[in-house]
Amino acid sequence: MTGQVRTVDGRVAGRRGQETRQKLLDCLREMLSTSPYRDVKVIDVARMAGTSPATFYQYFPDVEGAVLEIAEEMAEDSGGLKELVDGKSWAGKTGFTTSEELVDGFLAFWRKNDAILRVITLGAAEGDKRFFKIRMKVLNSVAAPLAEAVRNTQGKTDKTVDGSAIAGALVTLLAASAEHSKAFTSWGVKVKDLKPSLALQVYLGVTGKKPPK
Amino acid sequence: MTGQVRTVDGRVAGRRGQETRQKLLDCLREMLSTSPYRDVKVIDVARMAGTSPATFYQYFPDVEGAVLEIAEEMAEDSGGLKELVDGKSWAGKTGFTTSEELVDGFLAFWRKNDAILRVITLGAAEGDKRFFKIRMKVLNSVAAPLAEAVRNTQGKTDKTVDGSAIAGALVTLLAASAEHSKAFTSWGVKVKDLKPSLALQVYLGVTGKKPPK
DNA sequence: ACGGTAAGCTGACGGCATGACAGGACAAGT
DNA sequence: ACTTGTCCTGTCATGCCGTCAGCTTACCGT
Repeated sequence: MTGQVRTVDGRVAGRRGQETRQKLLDCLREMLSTSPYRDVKVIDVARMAGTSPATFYQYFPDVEGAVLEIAEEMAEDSGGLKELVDGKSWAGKTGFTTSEELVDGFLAFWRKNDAILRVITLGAAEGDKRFFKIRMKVLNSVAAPLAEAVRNTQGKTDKTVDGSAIAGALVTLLAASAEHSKAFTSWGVKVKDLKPSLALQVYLGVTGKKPPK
Repeated sequence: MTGQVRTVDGRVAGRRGQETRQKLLDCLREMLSTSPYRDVKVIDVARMAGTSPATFYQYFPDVEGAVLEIAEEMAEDSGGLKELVDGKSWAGKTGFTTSEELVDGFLAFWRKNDAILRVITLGAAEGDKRFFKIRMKVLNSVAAPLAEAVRNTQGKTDKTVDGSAIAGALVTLLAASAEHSKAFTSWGVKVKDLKPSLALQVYLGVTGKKPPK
């Protein structure tokens, strides 16, 4: 299914080769979280991995290519986010718990992968289709089931509600909040206070009502 | 007050120098909107401006330095966004119009400066204080008066409402929506439909009520 | 008009990253 | 030990970075 891992010049990579490749990816991941994207150089990644730049180019066309690889890995991982919404109830107090857990899980995921997601977000904003697609995959893992939840909860009583638009806005909000939580700090909102505030927004968006006391 | 414009080596720039400097900034701005940030090179900017790389380094320490300059200019410009909130009423139908105009004005501003804002957003997310500060200045031009509006509208009846948190979330949402409007398109939400949807969110957030029909 | 002075620009250069290649090291099977 | 295919690196041409010395240009006072 996945097809074998191949080098840039078409050879199939063996055990040792895959190890080196993986080590390069790990080092790149680390570099991304410590240096500005613009300053990440092939030579630094290679040095950190204890190998030479030439080796890097055997497995990846360039830094961007390797970044896409990491991104793809992460996108696979994002499938688990579905469980935060799928099959959950939005009624009454249980509903608010659902909302809190969603916010919590989403923020945790984003924070865990913040370095790579930062680059993906940039690439997507710049109009790069490959990055855009990956970003959509991550967001959709939550946005799709959430839109469904909105339709189930509000769609019956109010036909003018657009589930996709609401879910999209909520997911966009969550992603941006995770990426820029420091901004909230500077507004005097502690990270601890941020979560309930977002949970409230999500609950409001999905149900259209204020949460029960 | 502003202090004269100076070259990197301390000379004060005269008329001709300021022209060249400005031309370099203009070309950089253009480059940013056509190439990925990572690929913007000093030599390209210089070539486009019809000058030599050495000249570039006379006015800016590096690409980032010049970007900060453009960003600062833009941040000055963002002061006008205040008028979208200051002195506006949030009551009844007028309130919803206020919301619509705010969304419209904010999105227009963001779209007009999307290239530079993209870079600022990245820099802020990466933890660069200079970029962070500029981003806050732009966001605060709306967030600060908006928080005030929330307090005036809801704060009297409900002490648990945190105006800063709500205003912050709304502004974060608007910024991210502007930056990633393509994502909404892919969710089947047209740009035309996006605005009313955001206006609704803003109105809800500020007033805590559904808008009048 | 004419020199003096400071601004303005660039050619040239060492240094470093990129990206390609060919050849040597290495592991595994025979 | 020998072969085969994988794996790594030394080396090289190319191109960008960032600096400097030095030349040109504009402005100013006399």
